Amino acid sequence: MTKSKRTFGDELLFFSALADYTRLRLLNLMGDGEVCVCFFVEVLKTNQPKISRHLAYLRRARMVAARREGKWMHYRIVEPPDPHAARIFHEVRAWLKEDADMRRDRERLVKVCCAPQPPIQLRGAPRPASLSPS
Amino acid sequence: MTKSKRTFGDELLFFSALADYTRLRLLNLMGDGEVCVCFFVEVLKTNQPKISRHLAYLRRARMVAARREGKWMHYRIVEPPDPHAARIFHEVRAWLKEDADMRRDRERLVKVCCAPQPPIQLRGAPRPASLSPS
DNA sequence: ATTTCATATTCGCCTTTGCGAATATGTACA
DNA sequence: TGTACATATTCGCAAAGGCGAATATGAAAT
Repeated sequence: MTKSKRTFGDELLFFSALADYTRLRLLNLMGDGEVCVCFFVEVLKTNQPKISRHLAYLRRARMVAARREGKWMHYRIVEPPDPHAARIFHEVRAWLKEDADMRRDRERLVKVCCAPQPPIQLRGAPRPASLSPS
Repeated sequence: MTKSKRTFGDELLFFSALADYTRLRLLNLMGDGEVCVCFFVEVLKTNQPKISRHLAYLRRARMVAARREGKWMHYRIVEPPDPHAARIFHEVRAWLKEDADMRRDRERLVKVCCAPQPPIQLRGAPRPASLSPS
């Protein structure tokens, strides 16, 4: 996104945020509730700074918000205030839900969280909200 | 948009195409039917190669199609085949319709087309479909 | 206080993208 | 044929964006 009319700056930031595969994967994983950064790293099998940078981008675009819990950070999706943006955002997330690769990511999230022996890096990490015992 | 999984390549191209102010303005002007390139140049008050480059980008993203009429080229919006993309696309265009700057662009298009003495560059240029005498 | 662990930011490097300027293509008409 | 006009493409540059590596921050525990 280069410089552009002030009026549409937010909208351009919105679309730019959606124009990256890693960020779409992150949004997809947050689809059912907030998720801890450490799970993103585990599921996307990539390095942690990369995840953090993309989360920062999504935060700038006001698509996600963060909550701290001790040393852990949880990220969750935030509804855009603009009704048009909100409808588009919903549709994008519905699109993600249907994609095969995205579904695999969500399955990997469940598997990683609920495994009897989670990876060493994740012992004691707070579970995503959607997978917590209710 | 950098390189990314083949599967979501089209989707990323789709969002990237929307992440530019000039391209949104072009889509907006095509909202009511096909428009000749020369009118884009006139309404957006910018140089012609810039318009052509952005139209090429939109064509690559399969958001618009072109039709030749003599030396003139008309561009029109094309519905994305994917239903999710189609719904998002509709919503984006509805968004544009409400924006004040975008509305001004459309008014300028009408004014330029229907002026009793159109700018010299536009004498004899084919009118946009939506403004043709029916 | 120091260490440890989770996360965030910074730093080069490289690729992509947008731009104006120049040039190429393609059509119509003399 | 050649000329004129509309549009498309190419070129070189500057800015933006993504990456891995290194480093910084911030909370908890010893």
